[in-house]
Amino acid sequence: MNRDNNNPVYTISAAAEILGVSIPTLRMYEKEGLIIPFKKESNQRRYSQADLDRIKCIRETINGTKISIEGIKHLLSLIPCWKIKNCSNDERVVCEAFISHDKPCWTYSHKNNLCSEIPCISCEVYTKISDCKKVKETLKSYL
Amino acid sequence: MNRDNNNPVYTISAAAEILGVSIPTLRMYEKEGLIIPFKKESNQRRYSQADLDRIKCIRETINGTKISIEGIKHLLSLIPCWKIKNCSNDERVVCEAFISHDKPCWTYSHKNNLCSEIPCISCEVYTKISDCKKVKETLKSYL
DNA sequence: GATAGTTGATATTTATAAATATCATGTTTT
DNA sequence: AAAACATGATATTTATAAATATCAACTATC
Repeated sequence: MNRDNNNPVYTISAAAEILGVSIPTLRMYEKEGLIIPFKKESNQRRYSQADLDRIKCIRETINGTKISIEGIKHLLSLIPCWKIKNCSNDERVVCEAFISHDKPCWTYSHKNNLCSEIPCISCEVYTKISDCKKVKETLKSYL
Repeated sequence: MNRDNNNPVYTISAAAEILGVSIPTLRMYEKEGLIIPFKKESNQRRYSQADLDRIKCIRETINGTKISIEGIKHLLSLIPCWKIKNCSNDERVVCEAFISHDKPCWTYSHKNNLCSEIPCISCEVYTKISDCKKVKETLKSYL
């Protein structure tokens, strides 16, 4: 949305410093598919303010709400991406994100469907619903 | 559904024995709203085969899938009970189960709406969707 | 080209959820 | 009415998720 919010300006050490978290923790969240930081050509990560906000939310969910990372992944897998992106039925029935229920859609490699057009990092499904505690609101709007 | 499956015949010690679990664990699952065993007039619990199956599933989810109890509760809160029960809009907007997202609908006391007609223990919302990993299937059928 | 910071990977620590033990009191069964 | 089993509540143990430390190899910055 906001140009500045999505500007990938923070190195991993800067992000860790700001968030009060270790570097391996940030890498772990990424490995689990909870966050997609921007990557430079050299493969180095750069975090935006939106990324930091997202990570803050992840930490509150884990440490405050006591939903485990695996629980967060399952919750995020319920985001109805096929509705948001207006996915055809032919595409749905062969799409892992539609079929599975254990991790977010953006953790799958999207080949040969309308999701291959745009990288997940800038997809509204990823950017708009960052808080797993707000999935229900999204679902209601489509139910 | 099945008369025998829902027959509350097992005492808590029998259930614990069969499941290979301690008695306080069964009480904990109940306190968290994951299971509603039948209660006799004297307040003693009686478990049905359906209850045992449900608890087996809970244990697999916690110990196998690594979704925490809090995660399971959040997932079960996404069951679209208002759709299943055909709840009116007037009823929805004042219903905790519709508004909240942190625990299953059957953990709320349902006063003055169509859910007060029947106890949650025999409600299809509770009986039909016992596995939080199958919530997505249910959602799809209404989306 | 030297210093600082990055990468992924593995090993270790820590924090705590999940499970259990134990309690005094109440109910069921023979 | 005694024995067996239930109740809720609190205290404790255990299993492990989450976080961190550390590594050799690689990239950026001055």
